[in-house]
Amino acid sequence: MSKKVSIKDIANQLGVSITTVSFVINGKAKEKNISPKVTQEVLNLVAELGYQPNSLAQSLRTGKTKIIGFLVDDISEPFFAGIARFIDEKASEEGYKILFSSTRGSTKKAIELLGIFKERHVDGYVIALPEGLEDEVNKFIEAKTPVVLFDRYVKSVETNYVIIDNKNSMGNATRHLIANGYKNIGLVTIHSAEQQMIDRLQGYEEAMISSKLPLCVKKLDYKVTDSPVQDIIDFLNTQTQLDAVIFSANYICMDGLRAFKKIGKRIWTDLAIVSFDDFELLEFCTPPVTAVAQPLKAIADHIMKILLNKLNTEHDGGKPEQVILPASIIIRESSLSKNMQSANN
Amino acid sequence: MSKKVSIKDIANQLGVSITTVSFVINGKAKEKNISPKVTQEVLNLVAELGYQPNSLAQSLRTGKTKIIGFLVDDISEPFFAGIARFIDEKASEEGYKILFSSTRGSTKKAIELLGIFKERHVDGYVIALPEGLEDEVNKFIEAKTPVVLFDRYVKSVETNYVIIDNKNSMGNATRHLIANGYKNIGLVTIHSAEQQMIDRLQGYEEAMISSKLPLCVKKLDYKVTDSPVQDIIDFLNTQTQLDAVIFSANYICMDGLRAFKKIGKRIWTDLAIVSFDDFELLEFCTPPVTAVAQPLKAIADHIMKILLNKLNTEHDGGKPEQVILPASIIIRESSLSKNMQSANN
DNA sequence: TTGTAGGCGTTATCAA
DNA sequence: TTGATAACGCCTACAA
Repeated sequence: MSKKVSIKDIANQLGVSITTVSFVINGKAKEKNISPKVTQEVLNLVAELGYQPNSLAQSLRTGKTKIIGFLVDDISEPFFAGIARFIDEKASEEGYKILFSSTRGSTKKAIELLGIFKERHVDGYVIALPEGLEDEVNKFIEAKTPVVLFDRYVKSVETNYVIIDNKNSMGNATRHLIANGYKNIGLVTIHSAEQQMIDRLQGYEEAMISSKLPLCVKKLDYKVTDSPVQDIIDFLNTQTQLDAVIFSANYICMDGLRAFKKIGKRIWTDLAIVSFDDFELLEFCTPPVTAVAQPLKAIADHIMKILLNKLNTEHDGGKPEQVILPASIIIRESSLSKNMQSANN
Repeated sequence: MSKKVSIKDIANQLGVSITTVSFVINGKAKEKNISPKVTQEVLNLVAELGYQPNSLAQSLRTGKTKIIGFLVDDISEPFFAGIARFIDEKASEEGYKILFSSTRGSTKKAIELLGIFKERHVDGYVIALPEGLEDEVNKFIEAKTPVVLFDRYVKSVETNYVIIDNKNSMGNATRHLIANGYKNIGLVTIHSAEQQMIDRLQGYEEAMISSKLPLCVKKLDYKVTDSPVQDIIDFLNTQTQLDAVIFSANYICMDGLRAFKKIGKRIWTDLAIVSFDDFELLEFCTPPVTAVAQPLKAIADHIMKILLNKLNTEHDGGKPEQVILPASIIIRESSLSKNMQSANN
């Protein structure tokens, strides 16, 4: 029987009207010219009774739920989990809460979830766009629903997004290896139409070409193969001229490391490595692995800044805000200068 | 202009009353003796118009939101993120969604969040209980609000929980080392009143004592020290007699591995290791590290089974359900038999 | 077999 | 400076 205090109770006990109480509670006392005395009385009783407005009723009335829908492939992936954490932090500061769900790579499920979120009247969306969801997202845009995409984006969708500069970051990673004396640098990536993967590939290619170095790309197909590790092994065994290899995403790098382990290849000693995406275990490899690190907090902060902005502007919110953040490269020992090797031996 | 179809529209267009429509929609057509003809008409129009009941109004009316509050220290920790994923999967199947937030180790924040969840009328809670929240949780229990605790629990709180058998699991880990010929086994843990840490410690102690082996425990204090790595190094440098060490939680193990790296200690070759909690990087260490693995999916499944059960039973739901799951030990090379070492050299 | 109407707790318009 | 009162969209006794 604790939380039954309603605005009506307050009004009755004070002998004033519901309206008055409502105004006071919503900080419109001044604006609506409520007498300071009544205002104070209301405030006191509210505090005393521990009254809290029923958010359900509020939502029904206003159409706002103060809930943000967070949609990703899999909340348990460290990258998404990290973003989730920071998003939640920022959102909480502004009184928003996060409702999440994982699409588990299924477009159908993603569409379904979008529908569920909509049905629950979330105020805005934060989405790592799966392939094939462009149309759905476009509907939101037309409906002026605040949406911020991250991680992935599609050129054809004119909306807000926060991504990293994939092309340049990959270029930097490649140039870092080149600067350290590597000349036969391979790239292991996936066969994908995702824009960010295309950009990464391009970053590698341009960096190599402008240094007049030979390209050597392996495109895995995670949908077809069920042995990516073996595919990588085959690639490494074929391309024996390689002196360095870049893995273009964290899961690819993990399989790459598994491949290394399986064929007894030693990191750096046999083949230099750079990972696109930093993750915990890279620090613990022997030797530790150099990585392009996405700035989780910065990404999350920008997402929320844009979203809150859209959420707070009554009208359509103007043109899309698109943020491209730089990624840093964390240099560890797996990409040390080639010279050090001979020195070492 | 898309989602404005309300129950009233349906009723009007069909020339029937709202009640009739409501009954049909809620599957009470039979029960309420609505004519098959009308029922069918309603169903058809609902489908045609794509009518979806406004969940806000439903919630206001029924007091149920079909939302579960998920409260943990930090959603980005792999263990919690993993649980989150599985919880979400199960919840979604039953039409529930998950609202999450991180307490970031602050009791104050945790209490605050519990209040926010309550205010938003979540139907039930899944909580990794931070220290000092016993009273709050007891309030829920008194209020008959469905709550399921996991990971941590407090003996004094009589409620539902799902944990692993910490004592036995740690005992197994210890006995595994003993069986492999180790005699001087150290335990690095934290100074904590958390029941699960106490249980783990006890598991170690009992296993050692019953084999008549000497205890050697280091209790770190993560709240006081800001150099746990150094503390571990000091411990290892002092206790030179050790031939194996167990780290009693994932973050401790990580710092342990950092310590190893820093003082150039080699895993297994110099000192056998077992980690309580399995996590990605252990597989990639050189050599890979043996670990006690918590069954994420099983934990999540049990949590949801209990919660859904409580959620669906109108009355108070009967006595607390407490599940203690076994954890498995994943044997990798870091704890290989001692004999192999001499053989190896 | 179907309809009327009250109420869930707010917000906001319009009178007073 | 304040108070009735009509929505918001749904559920559900109780009538008819």
